[in-house]
Amino acid sequence: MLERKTCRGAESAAQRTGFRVGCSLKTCLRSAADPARRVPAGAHFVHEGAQAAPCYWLESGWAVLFKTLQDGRDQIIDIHLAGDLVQPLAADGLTASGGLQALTPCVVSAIHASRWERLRAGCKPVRDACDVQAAAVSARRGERMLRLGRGSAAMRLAYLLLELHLRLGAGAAAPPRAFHLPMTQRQIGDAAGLCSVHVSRVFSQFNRDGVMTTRDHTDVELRDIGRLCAHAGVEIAALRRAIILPQ
Amino acid sequence: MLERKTCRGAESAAQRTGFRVGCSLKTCLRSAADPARRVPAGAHFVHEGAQAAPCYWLESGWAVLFKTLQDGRDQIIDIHLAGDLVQPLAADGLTASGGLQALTPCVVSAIHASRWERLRAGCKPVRDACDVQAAAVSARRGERMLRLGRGSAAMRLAYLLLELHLRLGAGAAAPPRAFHLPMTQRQIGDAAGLCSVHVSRVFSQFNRDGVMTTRDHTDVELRDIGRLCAHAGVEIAALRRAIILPQ
DNA sequence: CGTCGTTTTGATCACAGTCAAGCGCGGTGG
DNA sequence: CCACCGCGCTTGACTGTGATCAAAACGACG
Repeated sequence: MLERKTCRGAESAAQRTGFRVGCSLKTCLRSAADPARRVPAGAHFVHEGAQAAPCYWLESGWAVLFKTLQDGRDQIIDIHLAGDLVQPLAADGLTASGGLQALTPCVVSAIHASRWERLRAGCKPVRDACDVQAAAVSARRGERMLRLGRGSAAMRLAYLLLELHLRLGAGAAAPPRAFHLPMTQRQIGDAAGLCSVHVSRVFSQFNRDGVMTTRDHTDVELRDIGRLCAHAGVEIAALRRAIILPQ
Repeated sequence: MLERKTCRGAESAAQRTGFRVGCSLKTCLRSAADPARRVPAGAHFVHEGAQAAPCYWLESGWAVLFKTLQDGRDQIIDIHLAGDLVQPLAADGLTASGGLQALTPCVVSAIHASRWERLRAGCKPVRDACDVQAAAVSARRGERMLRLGRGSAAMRLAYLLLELHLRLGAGAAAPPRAFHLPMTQRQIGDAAGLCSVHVSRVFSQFNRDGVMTTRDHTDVELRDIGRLCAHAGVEIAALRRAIILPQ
């Protein structure tokens, strides 16, 4: 059938380009979304409490969803990678419950309410793809919440590295042991609930122990996944099933 | 129209019974769900990592979604009240990313995959109701994450009290300043990322300061909402908009 | 009446935050 | 070309919040 054909085409395109959105979702999104917007690294493109769209499609780049305390300190709620759908709306259905900031140059498309509704109304595969992404978001935020509430600094950081390791390898056969981490230690601290000084200390310790190495402050290599898992309190196969989309 | 009529009926029923699921959702759920199951207080009715349904409808009672660290310590990810839809599935679409435990006797109905799909496929109001609940879940977990990562013990606990205060008053004109809190201090600590000893200390301090009073260890009265908000770092009207369903 | 779980309180300790100083690097302007 | 500046990282010293350990009071329940 025609739809089936579109589906296959999109699937292989997704694999080539590293998108993790399944099946025909990518082509559907392209037709439903506003024209893609190019966002420079560091730019805030959605503001906490301000009006926002129900869904943003992050075509390429890294972005963070974060919230700010009254005294100005930030907490990164989630890190979003290329291909992710970001749904920032609060319960009022109008305003964003957090801000969105680009970590790298990004290509972002907003999907407004009526189109977002129609997109999912029409097509079960799209609805399923959205559901499974929402489940992944919820599961990984839960893992991070567990460690924010109960984990040590080393556990929080080891988990962060492992989560990104797995997510970056989502499409591939094996996740990349070395990758570019486009965050300052201050931002890493904002994600892990730590001050930047302590991030530096724990990373130094990881380096000394041969668990990881950092180069140029933004490239990390995980040298001992096993010990990293021990620090993170993670069984890696189980974590993969929990937070990585099937296939 | 007939559907409109059903809708209105369900709406007033929802208001009478304190359900916060909008419009015709309740009647739709009753037809889609498995027979309601009665769960005693303290029982674990979904287990982390085990197979689970995509959605549980908590008809009455309180339940928590929690995750456990390898050393056995728990973190409560979310507290669910009567009328909530709980979606515990991880990204694999099969297993639960956390356990579900009843805090009070509960009435729970599982909604299995095919029915959950059909329920939303057919009816836009239902889809909208699910969306807005999902947004509320996401927003309040974000608020809690912010405070787990960045807040003091007093901030975490003050926020927890305020969140429940607002959620319990969702349907009513004014939220209840006094309510029954069916959790031990250990469980409160599990929600706030604190040990039970420290929960006791902070609550004692709140009592001495006249911010709140506790009776029988499970009834709380918020005596000074303003100072509680100051502790929590919250502007209460904004928080209400962010985490409480409209109307 | 004894047992178990919960709360309270005190004493001590450790992890992580804060403050501060120094270093390396890249960009900018004299 | 070099000097300067700003930003991010590193390291040290000190501090404080909250965890841990321990003991006692209390209440629910068999």
